[in-house]
Amino acid sequence: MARGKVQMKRIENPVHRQVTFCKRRAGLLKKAKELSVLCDAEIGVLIFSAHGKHYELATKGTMQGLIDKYMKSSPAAAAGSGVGLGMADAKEEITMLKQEIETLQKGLRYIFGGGASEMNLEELLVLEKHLEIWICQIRSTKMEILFKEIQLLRNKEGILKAANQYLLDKMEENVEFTNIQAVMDNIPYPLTVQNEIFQI
Amino acid sequence: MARGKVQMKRIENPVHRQVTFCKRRAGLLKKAKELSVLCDAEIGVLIFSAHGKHYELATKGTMQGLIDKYMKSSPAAAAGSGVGLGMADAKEEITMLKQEIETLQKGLRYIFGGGASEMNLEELLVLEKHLEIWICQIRSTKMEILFKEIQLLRNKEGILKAANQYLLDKMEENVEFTNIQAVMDNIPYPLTVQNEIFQI
DNA sequence: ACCTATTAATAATC
DNA sequence: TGATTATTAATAGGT
Repeated sequence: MARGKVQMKRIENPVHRQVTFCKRRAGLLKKAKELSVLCDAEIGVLIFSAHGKHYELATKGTMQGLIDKYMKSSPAAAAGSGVGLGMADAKEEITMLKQEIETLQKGLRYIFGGGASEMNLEELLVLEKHLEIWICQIRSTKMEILFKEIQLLRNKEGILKAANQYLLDKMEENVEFTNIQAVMDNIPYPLTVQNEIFQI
Repeated sequence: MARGKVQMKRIENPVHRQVTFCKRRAGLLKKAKELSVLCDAEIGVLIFSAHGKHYELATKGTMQGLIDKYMKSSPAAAAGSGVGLGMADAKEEITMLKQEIETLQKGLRYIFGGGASEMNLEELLVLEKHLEIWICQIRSTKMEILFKEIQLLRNKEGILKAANQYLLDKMEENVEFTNIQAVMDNIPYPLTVQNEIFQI
């Protein structure tokens, strides 16, 4: 809102970014306070800078109070209440999932930014590993699909083989009365399938 | 900010108050998102209306994650207040995180031209190829980083070598007048670098 | 919900 | 950082 529009994407110049962070952070907190006062609302704002510094604002009471309120009112859905993972396992899983999310998010940013600029060597290694895992999953899915296809074809093959055998037997029974070739010529359906399972 | 200043106090007219609440709430959340994107910050906003309705925004990750972060970084906070995640909460968080991962993956799929929910063999092949390309890019970025590092070191090496050669020449020129060892003893800077490129 | 006249926020600059 | 200012963005009041 000043001397030129601003693109809604990460400001690359670190100095500009820092300055903007300070200004807009102040602006955001001010707006939050105003909304709280004008409309009698209770508002909490948590800000973590990219470098880990954190800022907060809680109107009416403490951040803790707000968080408590949030905990109680927000996610009411009961997770599958059955027995399951132990607490430690659950926490571990949460950590892992969060890591995965972080990686995916970074990956998206990487794509959009075309971005070596954003990721360091360590992060690239992690992302690479994730992608490799993903590819493995894709390949296994592919294999599954192919196996299903093969299974289907095998079933067809079995059925056709049996049918053909049955027909052959019939012909042999009748061989005294008629010429096999003549019978074959009169069969209205093809006895062979695509991959030539059955050969006369 | 419009048609007249506004006093910084509770709006008494309930209709006006409600309207302003809606508008400014939207504005606040927008500002929060912008700050997050522009400055690469992680931001959470909790809003409780006077009537107990609640709204929230968490950029990057979940509100839970933010709260966890807050708990860790805020010294006095964590222990009390029964906010420590219970088992149910943990499970719920896992569910949410998994959902988020799903969303991110869908986003990636979308990027790669898919968009379909169930992927068929063809789509899987395409995605696989894309991922392979992505991995290649990552690897090339990795190499680039390493290469830059190497280049930097080589430059250093070159400069130091040249400097040393120059000094050596100087010493040879002066060998008639003075003792080399004496010169060496008086050099105010180290002639060797970390990897011992130059040895006397 | 949509429309503007206004005010408020802020990007660029020093 | 801290001011200044030209602009853009948000929005109060009205329909």
